[in-house]
Amino acid sequence: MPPPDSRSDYSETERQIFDAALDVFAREGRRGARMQAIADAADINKAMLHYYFRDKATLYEEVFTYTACQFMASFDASLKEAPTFAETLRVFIDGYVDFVRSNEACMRLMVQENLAGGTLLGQQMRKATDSGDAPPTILVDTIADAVQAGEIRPVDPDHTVLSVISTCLYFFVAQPTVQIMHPPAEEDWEAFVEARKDHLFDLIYHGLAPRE
Amino acid sequence: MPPPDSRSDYSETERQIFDAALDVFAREGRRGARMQAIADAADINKAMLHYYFRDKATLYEEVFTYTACQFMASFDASLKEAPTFAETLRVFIDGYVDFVRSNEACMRLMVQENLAGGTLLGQQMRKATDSGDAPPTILVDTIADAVQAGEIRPVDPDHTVLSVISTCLYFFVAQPTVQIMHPPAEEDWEAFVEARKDHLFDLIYHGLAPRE
DNA sequence: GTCTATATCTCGATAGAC
DNA sequence: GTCTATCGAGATATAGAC
Repeated sequence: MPPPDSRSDYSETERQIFDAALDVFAREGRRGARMQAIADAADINKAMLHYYFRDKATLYEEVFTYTACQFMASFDASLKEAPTFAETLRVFIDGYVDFVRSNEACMRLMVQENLAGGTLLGQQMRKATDSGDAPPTILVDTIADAVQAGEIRPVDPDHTVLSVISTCLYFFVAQPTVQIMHPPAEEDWEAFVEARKDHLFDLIYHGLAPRE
Repeated sequence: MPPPDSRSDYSETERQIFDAALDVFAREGRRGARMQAIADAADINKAMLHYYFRDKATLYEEVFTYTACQFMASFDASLKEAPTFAETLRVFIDGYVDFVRSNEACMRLMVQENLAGGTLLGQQMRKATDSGDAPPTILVDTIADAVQAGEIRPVDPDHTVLSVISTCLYFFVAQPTVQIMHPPAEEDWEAFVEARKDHLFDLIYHGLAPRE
């Protein structure tokens, strides 16, 4: 069954507002965001925001719930079974980087929530877990199995997953800094992202592969 | 010579305000932060904020300049020459993780600025570079030299540095999420940080070490 | 230097015409 | 459903007593 995607039964206008809100909240934070800025981004009157979504808190909650679900689903979506661990890793890195690229606003919002203390995170995780969406222990299990099978060195699965996520995600967070320090990333960001996939697989694969 | 540390000639009161402002801006963002919240955190009257620092924009700029300088200096501070590349890497990871831990508010503020678009980043970088503080190309050079000397595999230095930074830094950004998904990190964060240093060195060292 | 009171403005939210 | 006008809370900033 499809996840309870809050956007699925949205009208065109609601979707415009939703996307604009996601974008503005992601940049300015839940408190920093202005309703006027959201209205402008949605190319709509400010009063309409309150017509479709009661108030700012409701709008934020709607947007954050969607974001949290996207993130919960992203792991399963990126992890496809493959004959070897190397292939599984390669596919996951490609898939996860693509997910973040296609959902930059979601990613930023998630980071914002973490920076602000993450009070909504726990309750959202619990709600999603209760309704069947398991937290992404699946990637951890994959690593643990590979260790067990001797396919990779005996590493800590939790830390390893965290390292993979960090490297796939953080350069999007710090995009402005990256582009200042590394001109090629400024000139052609897409190419930089593709190059980064190759680098990450190379680095992590060799970091995990057994040594005889 | 010491860097132009804006805090060096601060009075006790100014320092209280400065630290409180750094903290609040780091959590709520430049726009989301309230002057009242800063005053409360500094345990001081709201009017004092305007007496010592003209207005919110000035206060933010002061705080951000300091943060940017800290970050520029952190690389040189963490990178100590050691006999082997392995030792250099180990010392850098330990030093950089410790830097971030001791400057969590700075780190959060830096991330906030990036999320918001990073408009201040460029001009701040340029200002610091002009006044002699070179950008942290030093770590990149170290990696490039190690590749040249055959001490490590032929990796892209820029991407490698970005990967090291990501893994040392992101788990602090996502601390609330990490603590939800990984209970031990919740129970004893300090121990988790120490364990992470070991993991990161292990993973990255093996990721870079040559294979015969 | 410190604090209270207040002016000024921004922003979220609503009323009411169309 | 859409828009204009506006109210009222809350935030920045200042005036002025002490």
